[in-house]
Order: sequence, then C-alpha cells, then structure tokens
Amino acid sequence: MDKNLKRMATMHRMQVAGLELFYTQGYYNTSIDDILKKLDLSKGAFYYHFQSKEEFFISIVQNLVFRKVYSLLIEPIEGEANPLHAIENCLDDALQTAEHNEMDFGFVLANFMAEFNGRNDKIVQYLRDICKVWEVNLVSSLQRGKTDGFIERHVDSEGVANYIIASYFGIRTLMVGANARMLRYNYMQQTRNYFRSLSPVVVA
Amino acid sequence: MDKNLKRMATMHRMQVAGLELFYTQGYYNTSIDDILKKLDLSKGAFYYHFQSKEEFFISIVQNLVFRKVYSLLIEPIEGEANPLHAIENCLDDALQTAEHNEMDFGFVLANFMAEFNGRNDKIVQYLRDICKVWEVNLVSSLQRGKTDGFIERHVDSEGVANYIIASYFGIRTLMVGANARMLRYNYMQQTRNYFRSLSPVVVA
DNA sequence: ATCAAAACCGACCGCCTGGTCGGTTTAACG
DNA sequence: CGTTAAACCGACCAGGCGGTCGGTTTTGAT
Repeated sequence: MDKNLKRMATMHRMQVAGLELFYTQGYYNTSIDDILKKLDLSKGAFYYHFQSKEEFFISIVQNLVFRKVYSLLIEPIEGEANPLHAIENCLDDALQTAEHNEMDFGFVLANFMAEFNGRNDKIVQYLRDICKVWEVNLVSSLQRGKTDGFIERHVDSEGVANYIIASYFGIRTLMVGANARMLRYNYMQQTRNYFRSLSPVVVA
Repeated sequence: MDKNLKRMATMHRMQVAGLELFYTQGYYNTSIDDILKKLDLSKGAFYYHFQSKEEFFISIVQNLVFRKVYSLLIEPIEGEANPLHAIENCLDDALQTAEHNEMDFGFVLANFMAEFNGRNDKIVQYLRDICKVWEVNLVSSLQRGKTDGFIERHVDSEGVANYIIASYFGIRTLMVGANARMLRYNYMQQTRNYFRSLSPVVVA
C-alpha cells in the first residue's frame, strides 16, 4: 500500500518537473537527463516508471494538462448564469496568470500542438482531444446561454467556440516576449466587442 | 558576375529546401544533413555559404518569410477601399492555401514563434519584428478605414489589429490535422460577425 | 593553357541523446 | 531477524547532431 504511494509520488514528481521543462524548453529540446538532474534521480528510476520519453509525455498530457485545462478553463464556466460573462472572466484570469509568467495551461496546449504538428501524430491526437473537450463544453455553455436569453438565437455556437479558442491560442502566441500586459488589455477589450455582437440587442 | 549568380542560386536553393523542412519537421527536429540530402549537396557547400544553422535560419526568415508575409498578408490590403473587406478576403485566401496543405506564411510565423519561444530569444525577435510590420500595416489600414467612414471612429485600431493576428494564428493552430475546411468556414463567419461590430451602424 | 579563387566534397570530431542493463539500496512482511 | 521484490543507480551503447578542415573540382579572367 505504502509502496504504491511512493510509486505515485515519484512518478508525479517526474511528471511535474517534466511538464515544467517541456513547457519552457520544448519537448525535443529537453533531455530526460535535464529532468532527472532537477530531481536528483537517475536514468534507472525514470525507465523503471516509464517505458519511453514519448509515453512519459503522454502521461503528463493526460494527467496534468487535461486536469488543469478542465479545472481552469472549463469548470469555472459551468456554474455561471451568463456564459459570455463567465467565459470573459475565465479568459482574463488565464491571461493574468500567463502575464506573471506562470504556466498557463491553455497555452501549454497550443504550444505543444504547434511543436508536434507534423512530427508526432499520436501526440497531436491526444492534444486535439483535450481541445475538443474544451470546445464541446464551450458549445454547451453557449447553447444554454441561448435558451436563457443571454445570447442571440441565430448564433452558431460551434463557430463561436472555435473562434474563442483560436483567438486565445493566438494571443498567447503573441504574448511571448514583450508587452504582455497591453496585449491582454487589448485582447479583452476586443473580446468584449465581439461578445457584444453575439448578445441580444438591448434597447438602451 | 556569373559567379555571384551561382552563389545566389545555390544559397536560394538551400533556403527554400530549408524552409520547407523546418516548416514541416520543426527547426530542432531537422538536421542540416536532411536539407543537404534533398539537394545532393554536402556539408562543405553548406558551411561555405552559411556560418551556422542559426544564421542560416535567420537568413530564411528575413528573405523568404518576410517577403512572403508582406506580399500575401500586407500588400493585398493596402490598395483596397474598404479595409475590413480587404482583410477579410486576405485572411480567407490565406486559409484556403492552408487548407490545401501548401505553405501558409502567416502560420509559418506563428509556428516558429511557438517553437523558439524561450529557447532562442534572438530568433524570436526577428519573428516578432515581422509580426510588428504586419500589425503596423493593419493599424494604418484600419485608421484609413475610419477616416473613410468604413469603421466606427471610437474603435481601437491597435487592439483590433492584434485581435485579427491572434485569431488567425490560433485558427491555424487548430487547423492542424482534421476538419480544416469547417474550421475555416466557421472562422470566416465569426470574423465577419466581429467586423460588423466595428462598422458604423447602418440604418437598415 | 594557366592559375587563382570560388564552389564544393566527405571523412572526421566532440558532444549529446534516448535507451539498456547488471547491480545496489530500501523497506514492507513473515 | 531474514527475505524478497520494488525502487533506484550509473556506466555504457549506438546513433545522430552541428561544425571543421584538408583536399578536389569548376569556373572565369588573363
């Protein structure tokens, strides 16, 4: 029982350190030794717990990345009444963590998709699956927003969901390097603009 | 004189083949030998013309990528009367080439920015410079659109320009793999939605 | 034809990478 | 205790990488 606990603990430590380095340096540019050095562990420990670098990465995606995307980008929207407001706040929160150079899991997704595109279809598929979950949940929130009168009935929920995801991925790509703060401000401003075009016309 | 021509021709061949492979396989995942194999050239030829792999890549960015971004994403907008229409058509054209799996230079930019982010600041800077040129030109087109009455006067041109670039980068990231056609359709639909929110209110 | 410079060749080097494996330490259990 | 399996170590390997360099071929001017 305790053995199993230790196993889990070690694997988790490796995954956390792995994600950190894969995120900051890229998958192909990060060696297993890099990760092990951070943890004072050896190759033997790594290959005792994981079959290969690829399988290791996939376990990170399915455990850490998926859970985080879910808890940070999906769950916060579910409970709220007005989906557009909820999405807006959610994106702003995510960009704020990004601005402080912490790991922003929406971008982790976009970043890895770009890196593995055309290089490792298997991994791309896992990443796309997570995107799909995000998209599906956005769509159902938007649909709910229609029936609740927060969104125009003729709006194409799927199109909107994709547009939200796309613009978010893109702004994160642009935020690398400089003036992240201003980009975030501009982005949120335009998002509100866009969202206004989806709301029912309110007679002032 | 003829010597110089041959020099240029060989360098250009290398750059074209290099971009092709860097784009499809990634920079860190493409070896110089990969490129040379395609051209039946040797290491000697490569290091005769270029100082290093990095310098080679930068020359590709400044020559091929920059020119193409300019001619495909910037120039087509300059001449047109209504900037929003022009931008819309331009994006649609770019996504169409992307759909046919040809090289789409807007995405080349986004792709490389993701790959080099945090790994090679020098290269990131060159890529950001190209983004900046794109942005600046979008802004001036949008401003012109305001004075010409195609765009609401209170619109924040810089914010809009960033939003356009971001959403484009993002949709291209999402288009990797499957249903590119539908994503493009949805994206253009929502772009038109968004642009409508920037236009002066027309009394129907 | 001559010859120097430009263009190109390809063997070679040092380094790093993912992965292997025989061995050692650790710790739960009878 | 002693035993046994899980957990971990680290030297090692084959292969690939960016980059070097002494040498050969091509080329254009004389």
